[in-house]
Amino acid sequence: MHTSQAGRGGIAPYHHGDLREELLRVCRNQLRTGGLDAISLRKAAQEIGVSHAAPSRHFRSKHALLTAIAAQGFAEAADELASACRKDADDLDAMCRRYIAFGQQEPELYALMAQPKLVDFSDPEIVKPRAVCFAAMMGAVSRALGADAENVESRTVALWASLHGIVMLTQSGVLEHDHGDGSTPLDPSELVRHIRSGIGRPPVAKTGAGRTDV
Amino acid sequence: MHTSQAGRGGIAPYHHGDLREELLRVCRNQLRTGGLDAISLRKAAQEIGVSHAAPSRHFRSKHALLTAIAAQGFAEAADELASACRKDADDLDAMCRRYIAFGQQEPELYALMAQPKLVDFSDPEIVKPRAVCFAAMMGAVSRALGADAENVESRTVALWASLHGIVMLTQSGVLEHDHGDGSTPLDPSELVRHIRSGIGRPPVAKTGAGRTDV
DNA sequence: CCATCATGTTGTCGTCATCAACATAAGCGG
DNA sequence: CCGCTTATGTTGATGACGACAACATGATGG
Repeated sequence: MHTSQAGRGGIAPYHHGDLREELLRVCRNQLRTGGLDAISLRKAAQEIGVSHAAPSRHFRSKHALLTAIAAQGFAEAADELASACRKDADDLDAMCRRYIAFGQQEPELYALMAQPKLVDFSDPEIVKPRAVCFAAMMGAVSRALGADAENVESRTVALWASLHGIVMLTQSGVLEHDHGDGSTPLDPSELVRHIRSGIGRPPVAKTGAGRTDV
Repeated sequence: MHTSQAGRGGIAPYHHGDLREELLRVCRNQLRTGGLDAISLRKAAQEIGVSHAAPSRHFRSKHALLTAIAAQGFAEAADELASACRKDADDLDAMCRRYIAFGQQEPELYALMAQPKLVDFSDPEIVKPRAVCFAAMMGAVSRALGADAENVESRTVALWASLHGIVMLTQSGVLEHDHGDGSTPLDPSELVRHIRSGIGRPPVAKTGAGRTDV
């Protein structure tokens, strides 16, 4: 019956092959296409071809599965930022662009990764890549500020919060609507410029007009 | 026709009195105490003492009820910001503090207000107070920057995004954990200072060291 | 006084996550 | 080769939920 499923590339340990990974794959697809509400353990099981209770052997609860998906996301984000860090070692802007791009390329995943109620942030699989992300950002901020920088950590958190807000606000459709005297739709990179000018500028520098990079 | 739509006006129309408002009250309490998952039309109906299907007469769906709750939240936020605007007409910092305080005093409500999937942002009851909020923030930014300010709108959006990010990050517990070399827990107001120094600083001013207010 | 419509009730349906009891198969030590 | 243990999967049931349909009730207004 389920011997046909053994055709997958992996080691195929037991009945299905690797139901855990298959579940992650299918449910992440559900998340991508239909949003959080579209994630259903039963539907995933049906789609894979196992019984509705099979997933419980690999994820104690839906919460655990969401945590695992979020962990994937954090791992990928860490790779992205580390990669941006390697390519443009001195360009904080590149880092910011990467972060925002990551948030926008899979909005539902990013939103999940920000919900403490749905995800267990104390899970080591989340803590680790998360720390990598923060370290990458802090490194970029540190380099942008120079060696004698102060408040690097709090400035990094401030930048992080700002980028996070931009991604979330973009998802809300706020940036595409008019606000009172609204005119042209706003570009995230313009927002980054404003924020960067407050956070990623060396404490002592040629800040002649206060908006050097506008 | 009837004085039905005057139900908002509170004339106690039919059987219950004003089931609509009662539902809003009870469900908002559910939100406050137990989070989004705790909002249940059935439980609310039971608590109020009506049948499980009664709410459907006042809210076409759960989505509609969440939208109404979010609308309440936006209305209150608009009041808060407008009030802060009146008291400290020139203090952008006061506005920022108010915004963050609002987000923190009822975190679950604030989170709901930021979820496009759960709330219909095109509802007039949301559009109106939202515009008031943005106008208040833009006014504060404009005054802080001075008359000859440029990019006031985009700077306001950037500030908004940053504040939003701070609130959300705080909820995630990020600010209470260590990040790598973590030391003392971070204070939101410190983050605001960093951000303000980039957004709410006059283009031409006494920016001697780039971090005048640190 | 009666028709109408807003409101509330009862019953039902389909979906979901979770749990318990049972079944199967793989590995492992005799 | 045999029996034990454990990992994995199945079946069935439970309770909660949102949504819907059919029906009941009561206020309103002509």
